[in-house]
Amino acid sequence: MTDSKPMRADARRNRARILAAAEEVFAERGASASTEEVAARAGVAIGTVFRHFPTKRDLLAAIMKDLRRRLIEKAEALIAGGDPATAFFEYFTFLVGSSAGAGAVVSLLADEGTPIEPGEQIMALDHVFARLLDAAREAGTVRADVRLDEVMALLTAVTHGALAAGWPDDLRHRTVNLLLDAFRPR
Amino acid sequence: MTDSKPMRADARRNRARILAAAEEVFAERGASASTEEVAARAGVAIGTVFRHFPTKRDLLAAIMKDLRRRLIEKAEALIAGGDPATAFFEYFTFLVGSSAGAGAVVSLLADEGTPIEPGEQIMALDHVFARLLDAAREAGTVRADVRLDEVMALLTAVTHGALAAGWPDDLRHRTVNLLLDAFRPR
Amino acid sequence: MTDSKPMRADARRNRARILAAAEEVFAERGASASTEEVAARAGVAIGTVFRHFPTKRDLLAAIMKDLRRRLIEKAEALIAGGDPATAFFEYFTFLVGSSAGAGAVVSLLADEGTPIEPGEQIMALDHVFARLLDAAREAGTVRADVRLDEVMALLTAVTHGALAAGWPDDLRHRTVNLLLDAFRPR
Amino acid sequence: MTDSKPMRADARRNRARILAAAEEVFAERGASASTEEVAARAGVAIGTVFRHFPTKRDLLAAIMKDLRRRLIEKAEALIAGGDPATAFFEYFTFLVGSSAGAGAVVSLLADEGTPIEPGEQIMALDHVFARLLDAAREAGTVRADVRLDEVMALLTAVTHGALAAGWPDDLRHRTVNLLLDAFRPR
DNA sequence: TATGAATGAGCCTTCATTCAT
DNA sequence: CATGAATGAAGGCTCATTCAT
Repeated sequence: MTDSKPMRADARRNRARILAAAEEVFAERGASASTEEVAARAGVAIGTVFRHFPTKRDLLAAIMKDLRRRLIEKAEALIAGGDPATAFFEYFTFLVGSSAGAGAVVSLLADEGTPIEPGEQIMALDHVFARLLDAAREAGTVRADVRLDEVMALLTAVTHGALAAGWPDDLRHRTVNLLLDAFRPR
Repeated sequence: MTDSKPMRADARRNRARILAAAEEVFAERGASASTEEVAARAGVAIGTVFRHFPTKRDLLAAIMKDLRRRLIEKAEALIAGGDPATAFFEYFTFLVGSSAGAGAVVSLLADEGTPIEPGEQIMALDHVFARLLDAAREAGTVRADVRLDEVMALLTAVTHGALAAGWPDDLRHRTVNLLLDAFRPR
Repeated sequence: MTDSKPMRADARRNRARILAAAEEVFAERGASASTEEVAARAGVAIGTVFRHFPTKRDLLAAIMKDLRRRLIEKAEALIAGGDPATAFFEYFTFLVGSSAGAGAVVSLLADEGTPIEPGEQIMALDHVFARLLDAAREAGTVRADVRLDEVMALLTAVTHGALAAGWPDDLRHRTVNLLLDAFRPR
Repeated sequence: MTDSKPMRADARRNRARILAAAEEVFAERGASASTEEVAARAGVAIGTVFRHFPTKRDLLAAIMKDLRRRLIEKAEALIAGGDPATAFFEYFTFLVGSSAGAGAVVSLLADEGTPIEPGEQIMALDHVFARLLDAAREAGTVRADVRLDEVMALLTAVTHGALAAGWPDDLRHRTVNLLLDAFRPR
């Protein structure tokens, strides 16, 4: 979009490394982990991190963006190839279990006041989710009166909760299953 | 128990002020807000805060303790005077709506590694919650297979989520109602 | 001297207690120990310490003065009743061994820049020491060319060294004996 | 040994500056002088000091190490090229006069409880001193019964005393000469 | 007078960000 | 572009000193 120059090969490799390292570090230590540690884990110097992401906030935002992208891809795969009646539930479950990395990052939404994302990406995730939800509704496996924002709200809450509180797998499974029941018609 | 001396009037007033200021500040800015700001909001010098709470962690712990106490009192009132069939639902709803201050603080449980509370207080909250849950189960308004830890997990998640994401009242209501349905027998 | 009022009995008792506590505390923890701890050890409130000694420095000075007084008394006893030929050596040895409390305090002379004493007291100690030294010189047990300032310098150095470095008794004995030999005529 | 990278030129320059400034500052103000002042004197920002010496204690330790190194070098030069009969006396005199910077720092060994040095360095200094002492003993200029620990004890005491009390040159000379006589056979 | 709470300057340390190499 | 040293604003905490009780 705004890519004036194509970016050198090693630069792109560094960018990817940093992103990966950052996701790990922030997931382990929370959003207050130091940028220095990210650099170390990525095997680059601190200056390099700031060249790619002028601000710590930018780095965090990039992680979120990256994560969203992967989640959207997964959703699209489910939309394309899954069973509409169950895809929604599968996806919800998958998200809570998988977002290890993201959850920690999300937490900074609470720590800092200002939102961190371009919005457009959120819309995209909302969009695929809406499609899964609609499909399930049509298939009759989700109540007609369940709205998207409620689903997203619960998703966010449980995702973060699972990570922040470190729910063991067993608890997470039971909790999510219980919650999903709320969506089912009675 | 350990109150050797009753504590001077002005000291008690300051302690209360600090606690109130801290609850506000941490709710607004998250647990990483500075102690200095708490002092400013309370209208005292920084030293005074540290005289009452030798450590930032102590201050956070005190807030939690204070909050728990209030929550437990509310629960006991409901146990004593409410309708067993609905008290559980009322309480859950109340908690999510009321814990403005606490949620933010709870988040530090994730930020820092070390637990922040005496434990006994947590037990106390769990305990009253268990009683409300049991009563509801007996009254047949809650499914027999719902376990306490699942309830607490969801409560924590939704409470924090509501605060961190700043759900508007309307969304919060719908979300909580939806969630509570998950507890009901079908 | 400047005592306008005779000072109430309990006040004098407090003053003494504080002095004693301070000597202990500073000897154990060094001059950087907190005034609060002195108060605690003395069993009084911090305000009381500052009422008697408006400044930490004043407190330190008072300890020194007190110590000097005791040392001078000891010297006078030796001058009055001891053997002139050996009194000097006895006294020197006694000082190094006894000044446990003072040494730590002396160290603050190095820590802070400004001298701590009225001077007149130092003179007094110098004075009795001069008398012991003269007596020994006349008795022929000390070299004629040994001057008072050298003796005082070595005394201070060794006293402080013994304390600061925590010389065991054995080492201190040998060291002092060796040093005293330097004063003897050959 | 652990020098993986040679260290940038400006970094080395700063490190040296900081070390020099610290030696001055601590010598003047004692070990309790602020790191901020060291930074100011060195003409760098406070962060730079902490980058080179992560802890104030580390800075102090570095000064000591540096000083010891210089002292040991001097001793080795004397062992190699000096007159065994007098080298010991020369060195002792030199140490007392030169250690302006160190003495103050040494005092922190007393102030804080924990030792500050690798130990091996102390051994090294002891070692060269032992050789000088042995040589003098063999040359007959030092009494046979003088032990190394006594010598070191007196050295430390006098060195620190000279600095802390600010002995004028004249007094220092006379005192040291008097003391050295104690080592000579009679 | 004694008490002990309040004050606030100052200390050590961390870390996002900048900039010379 | 990458490197990593330098910067300097906070932040948590301590402690001598003041002052209301």
